[in-house]
Amino acid sequence: MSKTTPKQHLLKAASATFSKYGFYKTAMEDIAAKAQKAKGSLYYHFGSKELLFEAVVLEELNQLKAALTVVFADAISDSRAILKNYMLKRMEVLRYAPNYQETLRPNFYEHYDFVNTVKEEMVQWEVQQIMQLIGRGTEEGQLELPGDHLVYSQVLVMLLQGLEPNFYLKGEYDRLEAHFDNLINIITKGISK
Amino acid sequence: MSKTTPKQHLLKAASATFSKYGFYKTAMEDIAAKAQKAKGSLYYHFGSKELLFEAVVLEELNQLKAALTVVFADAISDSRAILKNYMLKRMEVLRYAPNYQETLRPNFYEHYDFVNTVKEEMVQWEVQQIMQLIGRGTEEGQLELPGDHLVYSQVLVMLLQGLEPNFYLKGEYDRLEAHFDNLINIITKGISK
Amino acid sequence: MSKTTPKQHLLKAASATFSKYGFYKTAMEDIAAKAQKAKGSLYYHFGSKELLFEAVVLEELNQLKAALTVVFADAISDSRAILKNYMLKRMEVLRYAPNYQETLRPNFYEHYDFVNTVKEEMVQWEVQQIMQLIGRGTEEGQLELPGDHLVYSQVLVMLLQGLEPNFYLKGEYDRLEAHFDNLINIITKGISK
Amino acid sequence: MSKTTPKQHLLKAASATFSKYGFYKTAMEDIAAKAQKAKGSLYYHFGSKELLFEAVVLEELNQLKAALTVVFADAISDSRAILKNYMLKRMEVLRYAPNYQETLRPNFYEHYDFVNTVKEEMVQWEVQQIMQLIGRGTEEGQLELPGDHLVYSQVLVMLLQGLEPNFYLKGEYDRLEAHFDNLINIITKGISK
DNA sequence: GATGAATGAGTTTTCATTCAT
DNA sequence: TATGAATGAAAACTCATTCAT
Repeated sequence: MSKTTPKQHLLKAASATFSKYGFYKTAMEDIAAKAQKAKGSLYYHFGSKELLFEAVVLEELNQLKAALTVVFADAISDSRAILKNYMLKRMEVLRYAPNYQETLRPNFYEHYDFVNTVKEEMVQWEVQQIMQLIGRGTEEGQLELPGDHLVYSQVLVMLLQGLEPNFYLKGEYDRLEAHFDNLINIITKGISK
Repeated sequence: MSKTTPKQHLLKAASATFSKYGFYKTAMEDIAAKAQKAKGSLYYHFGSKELLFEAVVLEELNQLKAALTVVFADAISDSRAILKNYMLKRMEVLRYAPNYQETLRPNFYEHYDFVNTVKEEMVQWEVQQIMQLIGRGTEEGQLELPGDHLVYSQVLVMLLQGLEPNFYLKGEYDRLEAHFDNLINIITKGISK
Repeated sequence: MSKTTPKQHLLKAASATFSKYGFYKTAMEDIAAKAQKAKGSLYYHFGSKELLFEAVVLEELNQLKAALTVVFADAISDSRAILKNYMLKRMEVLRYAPNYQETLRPNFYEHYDFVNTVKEEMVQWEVQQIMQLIGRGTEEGQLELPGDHLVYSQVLVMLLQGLEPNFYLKGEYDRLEAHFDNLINIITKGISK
Repeated sequence: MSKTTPKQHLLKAASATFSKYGFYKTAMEDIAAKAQKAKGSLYYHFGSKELLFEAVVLEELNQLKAALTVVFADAISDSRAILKNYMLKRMEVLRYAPNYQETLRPNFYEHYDFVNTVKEEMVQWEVQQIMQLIGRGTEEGQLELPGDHLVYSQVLVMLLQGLEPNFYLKGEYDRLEAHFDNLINIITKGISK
């Protein structure tokens, strides 16, 4: 069952094309060609290029959130381990959610409320999760942070966000993945007791 | 003396406009208007939108390199302090070199050799400088790195690159700047002995 | 039935306009105006000015070939008469196929393979037909050629090609047409027995 | 002595460039580059693109006229031989006067009086020479023309004009030259007694 | 649901020409 | 004489969007 609906089919093509060329360089025409459909269909189902992009991003976002929720819900591992798992999982999931990244760029659609909404929601959600984690870790004496927990959490998310462009460049991911665990150790060591 | 040449005048207008709207959303028309010149002048001096953008990026790059060279040449401070200075200086300079950032995005100009050339040259230069620094610091017993120095240097540059988009968002820089020193401590602590 | 398709409608307008002003002096705007359509439609259907011109030329070419095929298939007339008919028909048809002519100019689109392909195909086809005709005429003792049949055929086609620019100048055709039959006699007399 | 003046230098560059790309595809910029001078110099010396082209054509024309004058002044050879010499010489000279050809194309600068003037002057001059020649030849009983001498002369010039584009295509000249004498025989045989 | 056709505003680019120096 | 700089009008081309069928 669950044959992919026409809408899903278009969404998939849109995601692939946007992630390859970025929002501006992608023409509706390109997406239609990829989906082997007419341009009109895109407008029938999504209304506009922006709304189509939103749909693509939202889709990725939900998958990311679902995956991270599992990590944070971990009741067994200690804070440091969870933090590590979070970083690894984030990298892994976002590898296949490149469009969300695009919304995080400066200058990207400064005026579109959608982006600001999405951005704030997701980033703040991640930051909240990490703050809670750090809070717990500090109480339990596993971690020690000299500065403001909120700012630290924010910058940690930024660090991870920032790593992605480089990580996902062709070839780079595979080469760096091997060292990633090691690097996380360095970063977490900085906040360990 | 040294009145700014017409070309420099245009370059300045281009830099400001590109950095405000990004490459794609900037029209040659916009730049010309900003410079109070005719569009044709831009083509007379730079040949095409791409080449103009290249010129803008190259300009920024040279300034960045010059500033960082001074930092790395520091013969007095110890490795950890230089590393810290490097990070701070990089953030500071790039705040006014936003166009170079644009070239570092995935998907940006995948096919333009210029970008790849520029990217590689600058990144590799930074990586080299850091490796030397770490090498010295390790010999002198100030630093201790568990993994490969090359990979570590590469990832450090990536981390810094990645921070920028978020740092330079309106308002964010000023808010985060205060905590930056503190954060660098965390990061460098991770590799200190 | 068989209402002209939109594409055919545009093609007609393009043909008329190109033939009036030539390739370079014709603006897409002009063609669109002639067709009472928007410029965009031309790009929708043909992709570029060049491709549109190609389509125009190909159209004319097919008509020319069809008309000449009938002449060469003539099983009744003798070689000399067919040769004469060919020359007359060619002039007559090409009077309404002026765009193909443009491709035959030296320097025209030196680099476009399309033109070279088209040129060679058509010219070689004509040359072949004439060679066969001459071959038959010689065997049957109607014609006598001192030199190489191939070269003669090639030059004959060139002669005819060369006549056209002058023939189709405003007014010239009508004035010279009356004498054309007479002139063909002179030319064919040169190879008659 | 007679160092080439700057003006001659520019004229040479213009001639070469026009003949390579044709009038429309040649930019003043191209000519200036070829001459290693600034665009402004062209305007200083010639005033406009059109006037520059005129100068180029006039130059060629004078050389052609001079060469043909010698041929027609031949008091020894008979009419047929002179006609043959004329054809051969015309081909030979025009091989290096390709720009004049451009003015003979339909659609070329329909509105420029210069072209019409030039065209008429030269063509009529040639036609006149040939008419006189044919007149003489007919009186002396060497030639026999069924039709109007004027029209015949005009068409003969056209034939020769028409041959050139093909003759001067790369390679074609050398291949066809060998047979040219033979072909002239065919053509002149058509009007011989 | 789907699409072929059409559109028009916007964008890059070209280039003959002008002119101060 | 010569030229670097500037210009602006015109041209090719792009593309999100609309709509009748």
